[in-house]
Amino acid sequence: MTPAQLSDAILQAISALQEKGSLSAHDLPAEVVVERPKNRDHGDWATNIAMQLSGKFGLKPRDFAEILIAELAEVEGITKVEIAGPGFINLFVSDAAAGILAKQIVEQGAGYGHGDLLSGVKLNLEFVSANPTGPIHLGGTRWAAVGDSLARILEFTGAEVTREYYFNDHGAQIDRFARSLLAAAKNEPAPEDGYAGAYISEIAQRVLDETAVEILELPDADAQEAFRAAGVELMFQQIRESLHQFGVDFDVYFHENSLYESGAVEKSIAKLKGLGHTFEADGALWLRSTSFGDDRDRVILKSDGQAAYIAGDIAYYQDKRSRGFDRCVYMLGADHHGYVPRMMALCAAFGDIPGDNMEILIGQMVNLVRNGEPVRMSKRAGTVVTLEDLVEMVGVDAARYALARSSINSSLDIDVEQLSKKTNDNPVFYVQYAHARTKQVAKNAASLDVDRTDFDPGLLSHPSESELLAALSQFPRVVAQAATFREPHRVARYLEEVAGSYHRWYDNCRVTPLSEAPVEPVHRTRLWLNDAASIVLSNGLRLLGVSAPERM
RNA sequence: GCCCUCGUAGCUCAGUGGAUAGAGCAAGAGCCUUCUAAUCUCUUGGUCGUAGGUUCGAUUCCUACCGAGGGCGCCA
Repeated sequence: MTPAQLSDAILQAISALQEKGSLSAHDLPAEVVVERPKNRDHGDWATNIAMQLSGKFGLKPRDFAEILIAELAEVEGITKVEIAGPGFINLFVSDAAAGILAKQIVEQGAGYGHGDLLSGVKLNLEFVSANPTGPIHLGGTRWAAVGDSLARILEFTGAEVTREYYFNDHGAQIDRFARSLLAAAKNEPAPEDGYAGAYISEIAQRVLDETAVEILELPDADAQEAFRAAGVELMFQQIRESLHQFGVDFDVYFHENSLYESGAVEKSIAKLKGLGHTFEADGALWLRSTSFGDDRDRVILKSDGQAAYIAGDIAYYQDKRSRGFDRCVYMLGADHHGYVPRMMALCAAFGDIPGDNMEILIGQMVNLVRNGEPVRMSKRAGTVVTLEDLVEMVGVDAARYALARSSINSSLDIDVEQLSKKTNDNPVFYVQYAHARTKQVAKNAASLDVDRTDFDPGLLSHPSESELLAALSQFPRVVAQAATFREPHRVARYLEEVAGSYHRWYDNCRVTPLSEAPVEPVHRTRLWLNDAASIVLSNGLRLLGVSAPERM
């Protein structure tokens, strides 16, 4: 039995007792917390439901539990029920009832863990959205790994997800980028407020090579415009390509500039004006964001007539909503967390619900560490570590895994020395190795005529089999939690547990018999369990965008 | 000054009210004529930043303080 099945059984038992009149009528929760106790003396599974609900029924936890366990003891597959401590109910399940899961997982295959918790939700997930003024740095790489994994998890939970990249190809920073390219092409030093680094020279050279006219002979303003247009396009292609190499492909690459060209910015500003949430002061147009919880009002149109950055966001949000996204999720770096109140304010100004129609995830910084010493990075000096650098050093799998296995609330230290060692310092190998093992075991089984023609779950009686089955049973719940809390790292941590359980099982229980020994039902039954573990590891790694190798 | 995140083993980090707080690495000791030893087994390692509060119960929730990082523009 799985925790989900036990949860259902417990709710049914309470309902039955209510019908009999043994318990009074009250609403019941949709789900009961059923956990795997650390100590096996506390049962295969345990629930705190008596402590949660007893008050509502006017009973003491242990008295409530007393009534409930009599009913639970009758449930098929449950062999023993005990009350412990302040009112825990400890459940013991037969090997056969626990083992049946192996077959269920194999039958569901790539679909095991899929849920419908978010079915019907049309969700826009915007992440990375790095400026096209340079390659993607470490912070953006973290969002690429986490965001793409989150998208996969949300989809696996039933949501319809659009991955979106907002391309800031408008405004002053692009001008700085263009001036930097021009300077590099002329072999002049980078402008004071510009960008430096080898990539600027490379792009400048490529623009020169690929453009028919002699740009440098044009007047400066025209030359700068030529570098802007061509340089942004090259940068865009390069960013797309490195993301693709990283296994991250977006459904929509949205160009900020298009909002200005289409008139969407003017239109959405007019809408805000019509709603009465703007005012003019000091020659500028302001959003009265303080009406919606922001700590100050924000300029939309500057006194020089230029649009402030938020103007694009206003139009962009309206655009997303008009495309039918009820839920717009933004992933921003901690250096932009101050932007959250005004974003929520503009959401509310349009009559939408902050936190519901708009959701903002803030992720902390990534630091590069080498031999325990922080490595200083400067975009200006061109000493940033890029997505491509990281992949070159440690590979896509290790990079994605390392970035996705920590909570985004914690700042992350990436130690290049450690990750490039290719030892077990990186847990991705631990998980991948477990998967490779499952495949090799299956291969050996096939060559020795161990097949899945038998399945007797009662034979899965070794403690390591109980542990492995318990771990496998939690996959759907872990996926659902990862989706609900927007926390992909839960999947990674979970896979490490499964890998550990699998390795320990492998060490204790053989799938193929020793040398001349005959193939017995236990071997064939274990093959189901081996393949079930293989499926969970593979499904989980897929959610992280990490490969599941057949051999290592 | 105000706002956000973090503070858990020597290190990197899990743990959104439950039983004796976990994993990997690091340190030490074992298991390879048997499906992959990148595995497994055992040992060492903790005032969960500090002090209060909420309750049957707090690493978890609340308050204050201390420490670290980040943010507070008619920049983007």
